[in-house]
Amino acid sequence: MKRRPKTITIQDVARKAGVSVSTVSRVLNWKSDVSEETIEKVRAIVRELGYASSLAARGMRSHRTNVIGLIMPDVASPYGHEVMRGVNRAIANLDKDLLIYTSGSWEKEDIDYYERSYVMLLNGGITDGAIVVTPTSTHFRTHAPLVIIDPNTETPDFPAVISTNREGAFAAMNYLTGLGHRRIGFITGRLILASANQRLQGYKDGLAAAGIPLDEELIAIGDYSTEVGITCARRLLSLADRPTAIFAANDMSAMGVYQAARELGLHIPRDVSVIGFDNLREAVYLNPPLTTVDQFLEKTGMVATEMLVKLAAGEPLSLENNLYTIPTQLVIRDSCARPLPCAG
Amino acid sequence: MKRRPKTITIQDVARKAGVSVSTVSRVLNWKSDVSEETIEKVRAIVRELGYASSLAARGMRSHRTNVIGLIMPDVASPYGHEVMRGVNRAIANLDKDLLIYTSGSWEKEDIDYYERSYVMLLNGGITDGAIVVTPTSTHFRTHAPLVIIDPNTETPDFPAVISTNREGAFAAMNYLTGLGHRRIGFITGRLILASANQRLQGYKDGLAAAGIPLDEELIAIGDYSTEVGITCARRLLSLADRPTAIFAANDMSAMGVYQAARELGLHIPRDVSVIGFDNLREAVYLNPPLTTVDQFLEKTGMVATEMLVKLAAGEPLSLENNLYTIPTQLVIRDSCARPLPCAG
DNA sequence: CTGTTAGCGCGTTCAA
DNA sequence: TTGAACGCGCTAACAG
Repeated sequence: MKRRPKTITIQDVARKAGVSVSTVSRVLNWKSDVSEETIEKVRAIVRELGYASSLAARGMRSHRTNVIGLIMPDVASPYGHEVMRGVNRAIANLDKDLLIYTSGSWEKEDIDYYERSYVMLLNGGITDGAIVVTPTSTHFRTHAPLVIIDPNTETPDFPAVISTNREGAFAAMNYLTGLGHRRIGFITGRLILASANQRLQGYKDGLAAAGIPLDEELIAIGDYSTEVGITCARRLLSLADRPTAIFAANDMSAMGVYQAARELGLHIPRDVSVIGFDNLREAVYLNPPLTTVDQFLEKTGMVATEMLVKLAAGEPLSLENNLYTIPTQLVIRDSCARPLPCAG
Repeated sequence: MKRRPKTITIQDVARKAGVSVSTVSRVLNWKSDVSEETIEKVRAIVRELGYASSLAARGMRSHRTNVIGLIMPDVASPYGHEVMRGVNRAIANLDKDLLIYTSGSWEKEDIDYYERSYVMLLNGGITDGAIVVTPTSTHFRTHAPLVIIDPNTETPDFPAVISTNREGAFAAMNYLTGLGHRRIGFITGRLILASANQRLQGYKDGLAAAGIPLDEELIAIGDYSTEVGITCARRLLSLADRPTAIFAANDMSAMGVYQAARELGLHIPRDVSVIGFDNLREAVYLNPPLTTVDQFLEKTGMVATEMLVKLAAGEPLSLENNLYTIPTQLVIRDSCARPLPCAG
């Protein structure tokens, strides 16, 4: 069973080169006080053996690995992908690598999933710091640099990047009411998350600003997924007094609305207007192209990375309240129209 | 500067619980020979302190972490995302976590980028094994389980998952020639990769099967990116004797053809037929929806994960030639038509 | 049942 | 310029 080539350690290199381990270590770390001759010899052996120092052992000692950590609930969602794109892009220009940690599903997280994962990565210093995406808790305990994307509190313990969720939702509502809509359905996000609540607040504020009374029946509890979005939309669109527009808390849910509308033979935007939130890559391809609130996720990832790199380099950030805010922006496409005069 | 709460180690827990480190370790690893009372006490402290064992140290000792490694050239490409989706999905059902390692760009890879990265992860056992995506080299030296996706050789040293690249390209060509096309342009992939060469071969074989002589002018050297795809398509579509169809080695390049065609005022599929390879999520959204060869990337990721998990559990795989083949399949949508009678 | 001891593979002193 | 000794946080073997 153990017949395969055994893991190669720095010792193997040292032995084969006829020097001590510390000499090899110095060669690898570009220390200056080694003879040319030895350097050559060692490098040759290193190449020959295909040796590379273990991240684990190296990080544990030197407390510096040039690796950035990214901790995500899952790595399959379009949301996550956008953030990853940004981080990836930032990292690509740097002399650093990226390590993404995930359990593959936010359903698997118990309360302190994040606590555990970030600690596992950072303790012993596998990474020089980490970006944590949409943590439910914010009570991290570490000395290593940490940047949070979309934290669940307005006063996070660590530097964080946030979007203007409430304002973005408010802008979407203004657009809808400006178009003449008065019965507007809302599909919420995962209400454990602050972002979901802020968007809900934006919805309510938008209603209030237009003098429209809140009708609880028009609020459907979603979870940011397309599947539940479909269910929510079905209910909303089957109401006796059907809404003339639906505001989905994210684009994935909005795609659910598209699906439900198709099932019910409803045309978008003629029979029902739809507006989303996120501006995923897919939004522009939908039929009709989706009007939505852009929250610049890719930029969010880039900014978070830059912040983390600064932090890891020991530079200060000087942010107010630890918060870097990325303003949202309404992107108008073809999924909204004035309500039919006969309706309502 | 060092005022933040210091990293919490198993020692802190032991001290506060009034027991030894090894006792804590046993509690954490569910060893049976600990008294109920001690277990309670230790667990309480662990929660209170928010302690989690460091992946680095743990892996180094126990050589088992329940973490799967995934090594990718970059994490931003749709190709990579599809694979990740598959791996993520497989992992979500398992009691394992996922660690993705990337340098953010395949341009940054020197020859042995992969050698280094896999060793760094595996040595010292941060992960229990790894999936390596499109490595240019296949000479890995490790005792840990490894599964390769799209290896660069037909006889890899490790279990690998591959697609029928040549056959898929051949099918695409048959479709095109069956439609009556005789001048068919081809945009290659990154020719360092085996997949790119196999698809090129499929193109040539398809030409031969239809009795069409090969015209080197109709082959443009791409690199799987949209940007270069645009450049290639511009040249192809500006030819005096313009091709009536273009076969792009992947969907990203095909999107470049869409762009170039638009620039030149050419209509797809009336003026030029386009066919891709991959069947990315985006393909169906394009206008017109892209006819392409599906290579089931998500499934590829899932299969690779399942193979790796088996390997890590010590079970044999019994694959012929170490190869698991996923057959490609032509997906016909609306981007191809018969060539205009006047053309050619 | 629990504590003590010995490393895992590496980087970092400090003498030589 | 080099090498031996030590420590990182943790687990496994062996005592008690």
